[in-house]
Amino acid sequence: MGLRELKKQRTRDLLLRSALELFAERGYEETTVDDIADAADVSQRTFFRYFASKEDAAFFVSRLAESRFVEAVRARPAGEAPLDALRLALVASWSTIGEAVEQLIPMELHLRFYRVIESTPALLAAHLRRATELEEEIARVIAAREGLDVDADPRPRVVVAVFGAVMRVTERIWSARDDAGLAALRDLTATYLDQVAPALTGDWRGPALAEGAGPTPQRSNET
Amino acid sequence: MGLRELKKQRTRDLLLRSALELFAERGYEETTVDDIADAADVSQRTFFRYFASKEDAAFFVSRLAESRFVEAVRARPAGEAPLDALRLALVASWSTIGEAVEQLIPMELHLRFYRVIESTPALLAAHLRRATELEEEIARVIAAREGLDVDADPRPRVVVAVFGAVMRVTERIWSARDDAGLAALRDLTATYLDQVAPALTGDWRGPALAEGAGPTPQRSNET
DNA sequence: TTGTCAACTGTCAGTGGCTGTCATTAGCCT
DNA sequence: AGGCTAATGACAGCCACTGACAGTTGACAA
Repeated sequence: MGLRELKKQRTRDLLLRSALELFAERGYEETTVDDIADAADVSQRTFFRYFASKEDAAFFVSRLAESRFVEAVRARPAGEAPLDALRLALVASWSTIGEAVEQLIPMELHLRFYRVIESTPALLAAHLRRATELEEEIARVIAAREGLDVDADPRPRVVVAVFGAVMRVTERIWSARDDAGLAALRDLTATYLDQVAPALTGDWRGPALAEGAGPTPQRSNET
Repeated sequence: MGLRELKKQRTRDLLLRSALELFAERGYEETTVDDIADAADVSQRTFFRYFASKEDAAFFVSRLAESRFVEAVRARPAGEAPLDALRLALVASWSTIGEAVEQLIPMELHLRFYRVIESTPALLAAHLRRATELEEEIARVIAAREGLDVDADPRPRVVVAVFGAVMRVTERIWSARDDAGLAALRDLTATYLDQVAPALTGDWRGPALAEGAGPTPQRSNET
C-alpha cells in the first residue's frame, strides 16, 4: 500500500474517531463539522470529501456491523425457518461484528454513541430509515432462501419487518438502561424475541416474564 | 372569532396547502421555504412562525390522522385481544380520518404527498421516527387496557411494534403501486395483517396468497 | 534525480434551512 | 381616536453542504 493510500486511511480514521468522540461527549447537534475537522486538523471541505454528510460519518460503524449481519443471514442453512434463521444469524454474527467494530474504534465509544443516536431525533430518524433499507435487503435474502418472489408473497417482508421491529424495541429499551453493555443487549434481545409469540396471542394471562428496568439476565452464553 | 384569529387560520391554511402542492408537484427537496412563502404571499420568517420547520409543515396532516387513530384505540372495548383491538381501531377510524383530512386539504393531494414521503429519504426518515413515537404512545394505551406496566412487561411494546411494522410494509408497497388510492390501501392493509401469523410460522408451504404488483383486491367493504 | 501527472487538499463563495432582533403594521379594546 | 399588543417583514447570522479554482504532494517514468 502506497504512502498516499496510508495517509488517506489515517485521515479518515482520525476524522471518524474525532467525530464519534465529539458526538458522544457533547452531543451530535452541538458538534459542528468545523469542530470535527479542526480536531482532525483538516479543513471542513476535506471532511466532506471523506464523508458524504455529518450523518454519514455517524453511521460509518453501523454500516460495517449491518453488512456482517446480512452475511450471517446468507450463511444460514436452508432448512431453518425464516424467523429462526434471523435469530441464529444474529447470535452467530455477534462476535464477528464486535471484532469489526473494534478494528475502527473502541467498542466502548460505539456503545456510548448508540445512546446518542436514540436520544437525538435527527439521528434516530436516519437510523430508522437505514434499518428499513436493511430490512428490504434481508427480505430479499429470505425470499431467495425460500424460493419466493418478494413482490408476490408478503411473508418475507412481514417476517423481516417483525424481526426488525422487535430489534428496535430492544435497542430502545436497552439504551435507556443504566447497564447499557454488550451482554445486557444480548440478553434483552433474547428476552424480547421470546415475547413475539406470546404478544401476538390473544391470551395475555400467560407468563408475564417481567423483564424491565431491573438487571434480570434471562439467558446468556448461547454462542 | 376575531378578525385576527381568522386571518391567522387563513394564513396557516394557505401556507400548508401551498407547501403540500409544491411538494407533490416538484418534490420536497426541490421546494425551498422561500418558494412556499412566496406562494402564500408572506415572508420566509412568517412561515417559520406557523411551522417549526419545513418538515413540520409536511407532517401537519399526518398528525391529525394519527391522533384520530389513537382515539380509536382508546375507544376499543376492553375485551378484545390487543392485536384485534389495533386492527379494529384502524378500520373504525378510517372514515373519521378521511373527514379530518378533507377538512384541511383535498384527499387526493394527501395521497399524492404520501408517495413523496416514501420516495424522499429525509421525509421517510422523519416519518419513521414519528411512527415510533406513535407506537410508544399506543403501547401505553394497550398496557393500560391490560393493566400492565410497559416497562415491566415487554408484550405491549412488542405487539404494537409488530403491528406498526406491518403497517409500514403496507404503506411502502402501496405507495409503489399504480393504483395508490384509499381503497387499495385498505385492502392491502387487510391482506398484510392476515399474513402475520403465517409469516411467523416455520411452515411456509401453507397458502401463499399471492398479492403483489397486480390490482387484486382481496376484501373490501369491511366498514 | 527530476519532471510530469494525478490525487489530495485548502480557500472562497454561495445556497438553503433556521433563529434572533428590531422596527413596522394592523387588529383590538377603551 | 388613541394606546396596547400580536403579527409581520426586513436584516443579520449560524450551520450543513456544494462547486470552482488553485496550491501541494505522492506516484511513476525517463
